[in-house]
Amino acid sequence: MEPKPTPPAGRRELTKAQNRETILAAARQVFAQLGFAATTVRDVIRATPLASGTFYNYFKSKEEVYQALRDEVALAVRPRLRAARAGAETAEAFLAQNFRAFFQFVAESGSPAPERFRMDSPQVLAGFAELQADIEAAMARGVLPAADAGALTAALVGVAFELAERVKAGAEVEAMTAFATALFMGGMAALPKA
Amino acid sequence: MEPKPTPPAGRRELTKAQNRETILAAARQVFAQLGFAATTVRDVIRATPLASGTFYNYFKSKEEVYQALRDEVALAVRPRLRAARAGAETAEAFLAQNFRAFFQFVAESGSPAPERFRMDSPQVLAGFAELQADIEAAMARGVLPAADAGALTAALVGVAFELAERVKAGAEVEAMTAFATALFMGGMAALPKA
Amino acid sequence: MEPKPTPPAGRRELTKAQNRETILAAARQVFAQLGFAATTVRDVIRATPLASGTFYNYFKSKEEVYQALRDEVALAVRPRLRAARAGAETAEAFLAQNFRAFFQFVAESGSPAPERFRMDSPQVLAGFAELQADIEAAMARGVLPAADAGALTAALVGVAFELAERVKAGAEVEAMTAFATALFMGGMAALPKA
Amino acid sequence: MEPKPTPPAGRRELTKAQNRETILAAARQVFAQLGFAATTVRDVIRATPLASGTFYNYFKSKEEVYQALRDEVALAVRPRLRAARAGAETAEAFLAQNFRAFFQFVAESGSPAPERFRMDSPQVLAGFAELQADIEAAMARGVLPAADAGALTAALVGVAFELAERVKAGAEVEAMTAFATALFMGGMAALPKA
DNA sequence: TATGAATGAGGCTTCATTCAT
DNA sequence: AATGAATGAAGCCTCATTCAT
Repeated sequence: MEPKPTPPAGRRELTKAQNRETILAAARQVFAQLGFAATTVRDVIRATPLASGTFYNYFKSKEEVYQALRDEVALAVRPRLRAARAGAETAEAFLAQNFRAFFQFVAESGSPAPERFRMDSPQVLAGFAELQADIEAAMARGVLPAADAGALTAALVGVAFELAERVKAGAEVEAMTAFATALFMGGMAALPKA
Repeated sequence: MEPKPTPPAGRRELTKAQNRETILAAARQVFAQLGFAATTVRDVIRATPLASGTFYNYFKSKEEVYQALRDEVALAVRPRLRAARAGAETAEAFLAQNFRAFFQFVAESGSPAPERFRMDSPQVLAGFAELQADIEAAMARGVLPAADAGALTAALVGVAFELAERVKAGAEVEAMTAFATALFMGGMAALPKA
Repeated sequence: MEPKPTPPAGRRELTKAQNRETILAAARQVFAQLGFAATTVRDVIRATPLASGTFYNYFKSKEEVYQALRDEVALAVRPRLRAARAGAETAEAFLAQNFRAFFQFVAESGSPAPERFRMDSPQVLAGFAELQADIEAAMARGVLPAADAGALTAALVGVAFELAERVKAGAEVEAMTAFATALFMGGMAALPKA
Repeated sequence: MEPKPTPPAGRRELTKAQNRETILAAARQVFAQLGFAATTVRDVIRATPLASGTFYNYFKSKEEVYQALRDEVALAVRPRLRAARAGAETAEAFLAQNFRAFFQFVAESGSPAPERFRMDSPQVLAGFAELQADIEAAMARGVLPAADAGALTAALVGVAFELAERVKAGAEVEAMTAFATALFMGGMAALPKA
């Protein structure tokens, strides 16, 4: 309350809208490094040229930035995945296009892993539900064999996320796409020879 | 854990080892409920008949108990997984026994993964390396087809963790074991019919 | 205070003096409601169509508006009290006119004392000094009996402020004036019968 | 969270119960100087040899210390005033004993004025209600003349508090007692000659 | 001048850890 | 050893004030 003076100000280079991006970028980085729980708002601010108060002009709390990040990601991937699935007429195409789109996204998004995102944001959950619905539709059309759609979705997601780590670590998008697709098409026996 | 009032006169004081166990048990419970960051040492102590200072006679820090807990988990699973793989003479047995052991462990342990397992504890990383080594050995023996062993390990882990979630949510261990095994043996086409 | 939407085109921009008044009016309201410490500059500005920076074109600080407000009050009462005393030829008139003027002011002003008047503003202190001087003069003229003028001033002020609370709470100005005057004229025995 | 080391500790001279008193004493001082609103918990702590966290071992907030202080005062004065009134058989005795007890209390309590206490603590309000009840009883017994008891209480309180300021500033307890008693007994005419 | 985002001191509070007993 | 009060760094956030536009 009532701070006495206020020393000469400093930086004021960034535009308003840019600051939001600055904060999001810093948050992306820090969350990736420390995880959600260990990250403090201060950590985020420190990774920024901004003052602590500025954070609160854009986000009410750590939760809110995190939310924003997750939704940003989900918002960015979902249309791509949707588009990838759209034209798929065969199981192989369905799989390959999904995996490729996801791995490409990951490869583009920069290595500092957006942290194995917790799967509970509304946007993310919606994304999964969407995938599962598409899988069910594909099963109904006969494009995919009938099976436990929930488990299959989970398996796809699990493989996608784990292999994405390898992509981030430098693996080729096409190699991982081929690997994952082959696995789901024909099991281990069908995998590309090492 | 222990009753608050002083135990009946004839009873021996808690031994040191018992106190350590008391703290670990409380920590297991509290960390599972709140996650690492949200848990305070006071929360752990409160779940105990001990005083706050006593905590530090047994653990150097909050990190240390958490560490101990994670390693305890890894320590508990690894032998089971190792045993599961040991006798496997066929690929199918190798997979099924691994998955079954893991899902059973998860089903028994209640909530083994408070915040979706951090994969960075030394013990956990060692567990992965061990799995990958076993896979490579199996490939060499011809039990598993030759392929990118790292990617295969990743895929196995991804599927195992995602389906484990379904087990926690009530799915049958055998059903998930069959599902995962079939997936890796023959791909989607081989999955049990829905 | 002023409507948020831009005023009709034909209307002249608010003049500087009007802005000052706008701010003072808003401050009067907000300080009265929340007290000094609980009031934020933003609260004051929010009660205004102006922007936060504009505040500082008119006042150097939050203190300054508050000061201005207190002095405004003192400035408003003092002439009325002075006038009230001016013509008093008898002790009774002196007292009654002072009390009446003060109680009337309080009754009109709504909540003149947000947090029970801090007695330390220069204007307020000057007001007291002036009252005491007048009392001393009146004693010298024989209008008031010779006594400890400082203590008498204090007693008058104490009674005036406490009864003012009752006026704010709905008591009649005349009743309180009569009560206070009678008390100082003849003590408890002279008070109006209940 | 998780401060890394913790530099060598320091002071640890005071006993537990003493610390509460230490804080209350500091609070008494600081509130008197700055008033309730302007005082921060930090101000109180700084007026103490204790660490910031220690404050919260004793009080949950600024409000709580303030409460404690007010109640402490009210608790200390009320019995004395009650005792003062108890034996009063005449109006003059009733007044003189009340005023004397109050002024003595103020004189003893040390100069750093416990700030013109806001009259809204439960204890303080109860004290007023008690006084008013005694006044009403005295009126009923004929010890005090029948009049507006609420207004009379207010007037007594106003005079008591204002003259208490003079006592704090060095005036004699007996002189102020005589002044106030005379005022209420016979009005200005009855006041001791200057 | 008016605007409103940026700034950062400083308020409040928690909690890992120490240490006198 | 066990205890639990004390410690103080550090988290969170507000808000008076400045300054580029």
